[in-house]
Amino acid sequence: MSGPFRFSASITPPGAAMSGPEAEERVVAAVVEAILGHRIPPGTRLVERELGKASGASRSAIRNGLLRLAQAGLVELSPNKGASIAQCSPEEARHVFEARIAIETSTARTLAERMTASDRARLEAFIEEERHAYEAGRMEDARHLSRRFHLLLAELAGNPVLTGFVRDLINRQPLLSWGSRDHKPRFCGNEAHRAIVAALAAGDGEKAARLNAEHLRELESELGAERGNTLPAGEEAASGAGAPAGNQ
Amino acid sequence: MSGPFRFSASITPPGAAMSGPEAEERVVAAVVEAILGHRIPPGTRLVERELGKASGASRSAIRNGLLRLAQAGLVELSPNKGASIAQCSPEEARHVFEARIAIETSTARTLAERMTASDRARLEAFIEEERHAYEAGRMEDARHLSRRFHLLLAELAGNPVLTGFVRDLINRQPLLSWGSRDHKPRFCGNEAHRAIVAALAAGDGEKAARLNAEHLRELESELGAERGNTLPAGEEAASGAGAPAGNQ
DNA sequence: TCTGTATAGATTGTCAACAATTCAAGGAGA
DNA sequence: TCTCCTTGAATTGTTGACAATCTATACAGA
Repeated sequence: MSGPFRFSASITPPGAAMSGPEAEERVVAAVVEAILGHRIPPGTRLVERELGKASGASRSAIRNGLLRLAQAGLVELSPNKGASIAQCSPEEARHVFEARIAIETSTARTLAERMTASDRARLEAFIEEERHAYEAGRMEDARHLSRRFHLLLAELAGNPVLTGFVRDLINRQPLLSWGSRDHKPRFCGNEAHRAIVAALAAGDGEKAARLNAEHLRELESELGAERGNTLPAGEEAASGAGAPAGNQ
Repeated sequence: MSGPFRFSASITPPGAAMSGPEAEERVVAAVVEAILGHRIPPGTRLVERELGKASGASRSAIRNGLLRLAQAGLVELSPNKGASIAQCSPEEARHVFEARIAIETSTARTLAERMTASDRARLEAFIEEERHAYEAGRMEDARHLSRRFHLLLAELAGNPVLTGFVRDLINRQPLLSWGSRDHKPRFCGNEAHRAIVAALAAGDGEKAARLNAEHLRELESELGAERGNTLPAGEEAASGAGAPAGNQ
């Protein structure tokens, strides 16, 4: 029942057997990319042998990579049973969103205080790029940029510890949307991001933080509402009660 | 010159060769305990062979344990050079404190809203235990409880994601205080904790969050002030040389 | 037909040996 | 005396084989 899917992306330039931390990094990156690209559903088993064939990495490198992924919350390791893509319960999804709001609220405030002209230029250029992707219908790119936007805010705030947390949380995001009806990932609208940048540019960290929190809550409630159709959720549905099944 | 210290705690009940995840867990716990107990200074090399002798764990288990510790920010891994206890620069220390404030502010607010009578009783009992430890001069216990208090707040708030972050940050805390003059770890006063609990019990999450943030900032400034006194000489001072006196 | 059991295959966990790299000491030469 | 090179020990990284565990299939019995 778990998953008819198999992870079998060919990543290696043929004949290249990478070694060491490089191979490990490659395995991690491949799995993360597949998750972000919404190509592996939660529950998919990650067999060491398959990963080895696909990536050309040694078994120990794969093992280390899986360990790192497990600590990032992206895969689950059960003893003697191996690794599989993590399955997020609706409750966990709520926790991830709450954590993002907590941390990004802080980074938004910090960034508003320290923002330089260069930061502002970079953010506005980023928003433009995001808009172009949307308008050109390049949804894959738009999704990527949309995630990258939140990470960029954290990076510019200048706290690597918080940035690391945000990265992990963002990477988990696609796993949450697999519960929705059409299995299509939700992503942020460009307008919301534009408003946040405007608030930051005006030095209003409080407003930027508030907008960002509302933005994330909306994203969560869309997810929750869709999930409400497929799951007989009792208590969890309370948060998404206001927005019935409006999807596209 | 880095470290004359060696990690050689005998942990094993003699003749017990643990296996599997249990051994790995034991290695991790042993290192974490040693850090929390302020028994290993940053920079101490962790040689796999030594860890194996001390813990009775196999080399692969040790390797996995070190990987986990590295991801928690407690040890640094350099390729082909092995593992050593992480050295936190003053800048990193600031980031850790900032991260704690960001996250604990959120958990304090959440907890104030959801707090039950049982939570309140537990917190007050905890504070009492902490006070007893202080008054009895059991400083080791007091330090332990003092850390545990902040973790307990996060746990009671009910978000495992944020709790995990807080745990990692708290575990890193002792590494920050090794730069201070007497190498003695700073720890929270019981009064500050009592005030936080009072605010939480009154349902005033805003106040609790503010008190907690001030509490942490005070801790940080004590650390920073002491570090400013001792660092100007020596090889490590390279990072602190940029800001001779006038930071803060 | 259904249930419980036995067996075979596949997968993970562990270990020991080997290869590669780093670090420190020692010595030759200017 | 100082610098640079060589050499050796110590440590980490990797590989392959073996043991332990789980999963699925086939089968006997009610």
